[in-house]
Amino acid sequence: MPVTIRDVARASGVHISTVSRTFSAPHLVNPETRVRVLACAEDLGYRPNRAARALITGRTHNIGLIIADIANPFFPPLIKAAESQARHRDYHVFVADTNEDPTAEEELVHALAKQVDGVLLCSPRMSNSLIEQLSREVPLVVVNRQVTGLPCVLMDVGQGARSAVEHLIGLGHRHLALLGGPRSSWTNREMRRAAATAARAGGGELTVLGPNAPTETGGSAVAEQVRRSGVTAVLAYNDLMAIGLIEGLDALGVRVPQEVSVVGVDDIALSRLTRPKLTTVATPTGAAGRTAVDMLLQQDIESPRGARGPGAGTAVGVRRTTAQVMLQTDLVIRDSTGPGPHARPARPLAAPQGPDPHCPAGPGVPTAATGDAVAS
Amino acid sequence: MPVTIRDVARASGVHISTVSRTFSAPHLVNPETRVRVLACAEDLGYRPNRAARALITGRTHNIGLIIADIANPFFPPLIKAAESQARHRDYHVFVADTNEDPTAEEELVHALAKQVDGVLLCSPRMSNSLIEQLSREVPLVVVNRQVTGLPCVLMDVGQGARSAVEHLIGLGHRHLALLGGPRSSWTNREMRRAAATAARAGGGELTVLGPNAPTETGGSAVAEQVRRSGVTAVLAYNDLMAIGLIEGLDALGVRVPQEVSVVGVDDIALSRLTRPKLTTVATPTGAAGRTAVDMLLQQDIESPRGARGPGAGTAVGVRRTTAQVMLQTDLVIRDSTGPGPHARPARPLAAPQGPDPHCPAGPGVPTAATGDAVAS
DNA sequence: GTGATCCCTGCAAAGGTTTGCAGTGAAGTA
DNA sequence: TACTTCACTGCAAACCTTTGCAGGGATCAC
Repeated sequence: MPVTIRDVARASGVHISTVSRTFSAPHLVNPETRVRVLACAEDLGYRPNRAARALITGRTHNIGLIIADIANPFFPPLIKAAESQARHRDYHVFVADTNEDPTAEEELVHALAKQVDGVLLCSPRMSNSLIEQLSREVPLVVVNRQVTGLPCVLMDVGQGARSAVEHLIGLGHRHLALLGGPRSSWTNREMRRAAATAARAGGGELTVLGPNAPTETGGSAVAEQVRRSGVTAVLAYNDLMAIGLIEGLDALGVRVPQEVSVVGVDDIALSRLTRPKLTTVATPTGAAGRTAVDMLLQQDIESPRGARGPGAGTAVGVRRTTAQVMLQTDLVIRDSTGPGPHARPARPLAAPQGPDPHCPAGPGVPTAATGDAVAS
Repeated sequence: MPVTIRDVARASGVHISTVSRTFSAPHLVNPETRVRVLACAEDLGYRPNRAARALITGRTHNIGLIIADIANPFFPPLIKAAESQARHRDYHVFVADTNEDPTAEEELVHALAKQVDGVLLCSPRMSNSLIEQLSREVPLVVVNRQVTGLPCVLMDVGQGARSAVEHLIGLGHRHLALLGGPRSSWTNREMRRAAATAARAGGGELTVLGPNAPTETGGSAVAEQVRRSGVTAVLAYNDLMAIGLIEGLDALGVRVPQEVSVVGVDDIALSRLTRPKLTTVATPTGAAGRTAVDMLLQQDIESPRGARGPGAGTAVGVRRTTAQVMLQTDLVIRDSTGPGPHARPARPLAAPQGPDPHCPAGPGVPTAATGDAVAS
């Protein structure tokens, strides 16, 4: 029933190869013939069969998107941007959700490998070595994780954590806590390192609480612990946890920001809607999605997969494009942070950045694209 | 470079057809042979090429998911459920975002048609007739829209709107407003009809405001209009709009729920986190995703697409499974609704359902699966 | 011993497309 | 006129897998 290239060929009185060329190499066919073929194709409602095309070209024009948890509001903007970018380049995207499960991640890469030209691994939870190994099976771009020798799109959460801690210390807080996220998260490690350094530099002290589930529940679960710890300011792994924590503290009668200041990370849409509105480190998720797709496609285009040209199969894995892109983050100060016990009473507090109206100056602009990988 | 069935055949000393059967019809091959083949396949890291398989079987084992707006928190749980359900049945899912654009919807159905065994249309914005037409090209299941002759998964927002209105009237509100959503939304029409009927039955009066964009901004934009209209209770098209409205009213100095009560629809995660916590009509999005995938696959399985068996190509479109499933909704009463001007002072207010702890009794249970379609 | 039955395996066509190669005819050149 | 060049088109192989059909043994019954 489905109309094939053959039907179009018959209808327009040419050979199938001419029809094929009409679509894939139009300059090789006589303009008159071309319009006739196109007319017939239109008439019959012909659409090229991508599976058949993939079989011979070795390129599916699909990419895979592996996501830790679609329900986490951090991801949808990334998915949306990636999908849109891919579509502009005539690619479709498979989306798969791993439920934060490393095993599922691995299986999905395998399952998708033959069906896509490349895979975007977003906030992966599996080990670096496994990622490297999988990258031999299918081109990979990693988001939110630094893997030696692989193209990565990173967000500068280190800088973000630093800004947040400086902001808190500037407000007069000395005893800070970091609410850790998943153990295997690269972001988590970066934040921890940067926050600790910044706290020390500012004469403060940083307690690390966690690891925790990166969810609202994960946040509210540690409220009691936060209260007992006596800290006056908390930097959470992400907004969801920050919001959960605020809820939890509220239930315990601890007021935010009067008694405890809370900073999140991500600037999800939600963070503008809670009360108090959340002070948070904005991450350029849309830009990350677009950049990752671009890097993947660029990598791909250089070497069609089922390459059968001269020299195919000789040099095996030399194609690696190992650029890494670091995207800027941006502290957005709202209402969940306030003066701490060491605040200097009179002067207006020095905030690293302007208040609420989210600073429009380019978040999401790549700051560095280093040529080669750095050990994580 | 990629290892094919041929490599496995060579390695294990059998014909390729035996290897093929080892995977697709294991009972037809000698157990000894089978283990040998499987061992070789494992060794070589063989994975069947789904494109090639699709070419001959006519089934891609992929499905498409077309979504109005991934960034709308209503959808991610649906996507997540659908993807998970599909994967359990060895299907992968393409996700595409249309940005609420009907034209994009149509294009995406076309683009995906050859690459999937069926498409889930979630909250489509295009016309019913176009949907029917597209369904001749590829099996379709429609979510949140009733289309004659097509399998549909609906959520009983009519019932939900009724409960909400009854709740508000029970609280003593008489002058109600409905914040409409997108014009082309089926849900919107259903809500409007049911809310109007319920308001009249309860001796109230319903003003319709809209259509509006189904977003937070869409909600906050009508705050002024709501205030001027003098209503004391509002039912919004969805939670996002309800939250936006509350923000907007707050900015105007109108307190919720003291001066105006607000009810949303969807029960997105966010609605539990705002202040005041949102009273809302919970829709079973996860169940909808799962059900839709099941219906699609069931429809599919009955008739492999490129069927070449006896009688193929004779009866053309008879396969239609036109079941429609209606899923229950559930009013969740939280803090954004309160007594209205006509409230009877003393007695505890009669609420249709228990308060906050979301009633666990089966939301998402299909209530009716009618055999044939009903005109929308 | 003959024939039938059964299990397993191999053969080859088919699915829709791309692409290197060769062929055709016309136009251009000497 | 004869030869080259050029633009266009057709031919057929190839991509990887599935599957109807038939062949080859072995087993079994008579």
